[in-house]
Amino acid sequence: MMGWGDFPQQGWRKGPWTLEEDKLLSEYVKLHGEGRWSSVARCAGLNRSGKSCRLRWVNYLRPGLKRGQITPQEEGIIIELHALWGNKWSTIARYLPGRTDNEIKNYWRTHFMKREKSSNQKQEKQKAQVLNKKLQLQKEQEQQKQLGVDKTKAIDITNEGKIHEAQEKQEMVCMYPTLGDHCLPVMSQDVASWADFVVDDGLLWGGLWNLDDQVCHTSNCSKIAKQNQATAFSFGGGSNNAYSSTGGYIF
DNA sequence: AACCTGCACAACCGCACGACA
DNA sequence: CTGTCGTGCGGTTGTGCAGGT
Repeated sequence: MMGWGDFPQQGWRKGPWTLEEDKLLSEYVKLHGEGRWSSVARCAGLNRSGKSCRLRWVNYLRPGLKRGQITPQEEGIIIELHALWGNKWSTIARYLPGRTDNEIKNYWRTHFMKREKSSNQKQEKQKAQVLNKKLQLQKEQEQQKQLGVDKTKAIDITNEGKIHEAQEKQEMVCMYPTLGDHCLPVMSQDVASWADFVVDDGLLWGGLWNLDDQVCHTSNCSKIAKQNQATAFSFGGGSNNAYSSTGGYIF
């Protein structure tokens, strides 16, 4: 497929856009509107592929784009919507006026992938610890068996109970109930830090969702909202809850 | 001062999909 | 029905900068 007015013999310019190119593109779009990107490239006198022109316009030149840091509110929205839709960045971007899918995608990668990674590392560490304990205990048991000591049984049972308890504690929990299929598995010990993170940053239920008056009535939304309400964490800023009385999210 | 590292952002690439001839 | 074109999307890579060593 060729698309985008790409002529293979043509060497489209790549790399960062110059001010001059931006100006040409902006003026062209102002005059002729968005769309027909392949002809934009030709008609505006830009040696850029249509695809590149569209991207530049959508992500950088389009009026009304917010620049600068993602606010905690926006972060909360991103988390929630990512829980709903996964990596549907363009869909998520629709609920964040002035933000582009690219921006959100980048933000998620740098902020949350990192978090997930470190959390996974923790898990591995803890798993290894439990395994070590178990192995150590097995060794001890074998030694005791070899010595033919029966009286240690009671102690073993106690120890096994402890191990079992420890294992249960190590059981994976979904650190964020709304994540559904995308839930990030963490150890229970991590929940506290996660909660800290959520509360400290004023995420989720604090002052969110005050965007367009669109209501999400999907059963999924309601279900997730209920899950969130039932969550053990106590989030602050309940007055601004996004879950509306009509049983849907106000977006 | 030089180097390294991590972060934020911009841009590119490949693929999928819908419209249309 | 099929092929082409235009478009959008998600993943990935490149780059510049700031902060740390």
